[in-house]
Amino acid sequence: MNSLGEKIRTIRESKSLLLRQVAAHLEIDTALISKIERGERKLTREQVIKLAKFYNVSDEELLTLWLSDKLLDTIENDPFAMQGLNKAKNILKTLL
Amino acid sequence: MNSLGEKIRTIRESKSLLLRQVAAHLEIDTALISKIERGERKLTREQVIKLAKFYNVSDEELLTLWLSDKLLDTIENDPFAMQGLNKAKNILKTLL
DNA sequence: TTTGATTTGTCAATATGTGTCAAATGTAAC
DNA sequence: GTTACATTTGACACATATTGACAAATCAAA
Repeated sequence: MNSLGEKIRTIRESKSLLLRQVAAHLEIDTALISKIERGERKLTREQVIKLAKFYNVSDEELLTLWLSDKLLDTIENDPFAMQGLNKAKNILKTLL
Repeated sequence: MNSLGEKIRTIRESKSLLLRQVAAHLEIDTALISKIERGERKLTREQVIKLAKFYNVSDEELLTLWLSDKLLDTIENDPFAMQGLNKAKNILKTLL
């Protein structure tokens, strides 16, 4: 349940960047980006966008994972998770 | 985007109960349940269950609305809302 | 207008989120 | 095994959000 963290770690490693370098770019402490990649902390929406630019991947890809993580976090282990997701989807559909 | 509030107001009115009475049953201030019905505040999960019993409706019905509201709240107006919901759904599916 | 229901605004207490820092641990080269 | 650097961990500080109580304002019916 930490799709984004895994994703951005994979990307960072594929580019041989250090946590220190990414942290500097996001203007946060190295410890924080370490925690984020391991799912212990979350990025803000703005940080996701900054990272997408830095890593040269689409906003949409990372933001979708980021949102999905947030949603799964909201759900926790609710037994009605799937019903809730479906209801939310239906309501959202009517709004678009 | 306040499905649960509307729902529990409708149920309460259909039973001609006063906010005061519902508040007493939930052991919270009347002002609070007023705000909850109008979507200004949220119920806790435990309060939803208590209400379902009190109103004699299924937990599932109210908890699904409750979760859906929480999810839509998490989403806010994210342009990738639908993508995020779908991704979350897919991940959840693989976990069940 | 009085009574009771509901709503609104403000405050306190608590919980959660975001970040720093120092110390601990991991890892590779020497 | 010691050094150098990367990463992780834990404790803390600060800001923001959440939850509830309370008092005052508004609404509605009699």
